[in-house]
Amino acid sequence: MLGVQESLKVIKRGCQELLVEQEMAQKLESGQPLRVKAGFDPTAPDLHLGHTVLLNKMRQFQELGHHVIFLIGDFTGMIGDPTGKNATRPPLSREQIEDNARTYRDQVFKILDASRTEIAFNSTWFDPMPAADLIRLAAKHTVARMLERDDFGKRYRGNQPIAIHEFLYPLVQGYDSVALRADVELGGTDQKFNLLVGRELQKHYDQQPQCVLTMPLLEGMDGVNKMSKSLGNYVGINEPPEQIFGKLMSVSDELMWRYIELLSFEPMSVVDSWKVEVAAGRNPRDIKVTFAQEIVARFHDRTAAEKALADFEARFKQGETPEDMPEHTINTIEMYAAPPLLTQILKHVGLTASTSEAMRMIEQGGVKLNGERVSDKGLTLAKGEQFIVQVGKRKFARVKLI
RNA sequence: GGAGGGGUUCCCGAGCGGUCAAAGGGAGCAGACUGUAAAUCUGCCGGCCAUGCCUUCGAAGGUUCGAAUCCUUCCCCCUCCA
Repeated sequence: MLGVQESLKVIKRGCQELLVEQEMAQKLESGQPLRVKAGFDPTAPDLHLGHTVLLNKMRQFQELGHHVIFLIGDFTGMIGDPTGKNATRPPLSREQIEDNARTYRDQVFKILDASRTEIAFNSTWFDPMPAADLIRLAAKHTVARMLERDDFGKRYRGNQPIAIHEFLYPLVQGYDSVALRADVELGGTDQKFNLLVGRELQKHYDQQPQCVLTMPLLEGMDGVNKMSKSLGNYVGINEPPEQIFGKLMSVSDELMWRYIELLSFEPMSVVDSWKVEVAAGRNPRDIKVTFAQEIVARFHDRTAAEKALADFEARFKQGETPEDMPEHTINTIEMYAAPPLLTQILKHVGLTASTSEAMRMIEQGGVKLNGERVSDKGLTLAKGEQFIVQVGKRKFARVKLI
């Protein structure tokens, strides 16, 4: 095991804030494996790289010999996170929760060491909790403290409604730390308040307060908004290798460093030397390739990473067509009255959203038929033909007309 | 309860009777270039059986040769006063 100082260094990598560092050092000094908790929403088990920032940190704790608890907030999920937007959320059934938990496991253990991870559900202690106990729990915190939370404070001052149950959310989450006797809790920066409530509650229950480690929210590929599925700027960990590789290559040279800091397992000393090399004139592309391969290998394997690179080079440097592409067989007679236009085919197989778009693509020189650029917008195709169509550099389809 | 301001194409945001499929920006897409699906530059950015036709400016009606623009009713947001 590493010494306390070295451990601290690993723990602090990429983190936003560590409260309180002194206490953390003391806990590490005890030599006991720490109980490290992180809570997850039971509703959205489709993980992207943004989520893995936290998971990576958990893994680092495991590597340092600590005990990691992956807490699924199935009870909390019934309350709905107090974002002020949607006060209610449809409650999940037991079955759905089990289902989601299974999906989580499949994905999470690509990063975490399964043998050293405890999966917990907070319904375990909240379902049987009598109302009286919940009220006692609520008695341990004051409204004034709650209003310290930025968004509660703002809403209160701005005369925006705050439902009582929203106040319970931080309490419930905080109590999880009591129930689990957590030594450390990890979360995104947006969770800071909730994590701190955990500290307070633990004191009330005569426990050592947990240390709080917040991680930044990873920006999406646009480099501006945080990574999220709804914004479409995400890299999903279940995506195919070429997809992950390509998306990471499309990250700007600037943003690349941020990704590396938060997502790569390379030690910082190596990363620092990369920075020196690039400053001295090395092509940032090389670094990006190395990094993208590391990530692909993590969620698939080394071979897939090699192949993704080879594919990428062939496609974008040599302009080759890939081996695998969607295939479509179209019954010309049933579908069209006259011999179909290429534009109609493009729309039909989904390479363009509309025939209008297909026409524009042809005008701009973005369409290839069997590798030849198409310039005729009115090009028709006859029954019996087989061909490969391409739109842009990335979209292909093999089509057969019968 | 009172007084105002507003809802425009994926997002922000102009337009305020015809020349509006609607300025500008962002996002996205294509092309060029390159060091890459970076950066930069150029173009595109409602739909269709496509030199024309159809649908769109919160909703429904109305005025008009003609409406995103004017009128009526309705729905929804925001600000201020009480």
